[in-house]
Amino acid sequence: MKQFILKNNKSFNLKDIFECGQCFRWNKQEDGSYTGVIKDRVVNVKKSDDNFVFLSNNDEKLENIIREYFDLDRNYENIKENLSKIDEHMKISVEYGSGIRILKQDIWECIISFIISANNNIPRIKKIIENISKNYGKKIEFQEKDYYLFPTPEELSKATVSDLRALGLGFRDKRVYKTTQLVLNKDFDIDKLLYQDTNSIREELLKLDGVGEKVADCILLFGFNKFDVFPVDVWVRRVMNELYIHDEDETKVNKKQIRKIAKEKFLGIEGLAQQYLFYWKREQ
DNA sequence: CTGCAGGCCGGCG
DNA sequence: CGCCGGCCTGCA
Repeated sequence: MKQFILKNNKSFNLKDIFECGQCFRWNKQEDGSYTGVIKDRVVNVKKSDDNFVFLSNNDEKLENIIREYFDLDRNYENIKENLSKIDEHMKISVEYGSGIRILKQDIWECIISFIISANNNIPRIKKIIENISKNYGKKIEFQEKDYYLFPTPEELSKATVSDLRALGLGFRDKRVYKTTQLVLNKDFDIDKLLYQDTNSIREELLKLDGVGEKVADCILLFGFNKFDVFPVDVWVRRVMNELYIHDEDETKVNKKQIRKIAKEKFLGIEGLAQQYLFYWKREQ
């Protein structure tokens, strides 16, 4: 079996990448490696001495796919250095999450996953997405285990609203159903958005049922790899208030104001800054 | 038993 | 516009 090996890289750490909150389907194995799905294949990545070894059920173009998915052609050293110069807070959080990389995830999967994330907790989000994949996605065998691809819009369109409810989506069932229909019918055309600017894509995403500003920004960051967004959830609001705003009632801080401050402060790569701050604060 | 978790929607002022 | 109540579900 062919494998792709990534040589020692200071800005690449499995825990930081998979547990900073950007993805839901990478699971830690007993040997410390992580297994997940990229496009139409299962991939396992394991740290071995100073290297990272990638294995897959499908070797074709493996390196290219890994390179794109893990954002390997971006110079994180340089970015981190610049962010660290901004202030002591950024310096600390960048050091803490120094192995983070922004994954380039499938946009369709991102849309559905973050609709599901609304007013939800991570274990349950993961469980729901796993249920959806098991019931509607294609099965792939890898290392003597069964894995499931995230279903295509066509595959997921087989699920009725009550089917979705039975998988544990709760009130998000209709949102996922409606969005699936729109994508399937090309009333929402992902391909047409690919080369548009952040604000145009954002405007389109906000038309989807279940996509508000926070979810839209997550899709922009983790699906479109647009770094000029700043997803504001309760954790980000909390940390931004503590560090920069100092309002006595954190819940009263305006989210639009937070995004504005981030845009001014974080050099147009506020999406990455958000990940460092979020991960650092979450793990306190 | 309440509270709450990586928000969003809809109604209202 | 901005604000606010309600919301599936599972776990503390």
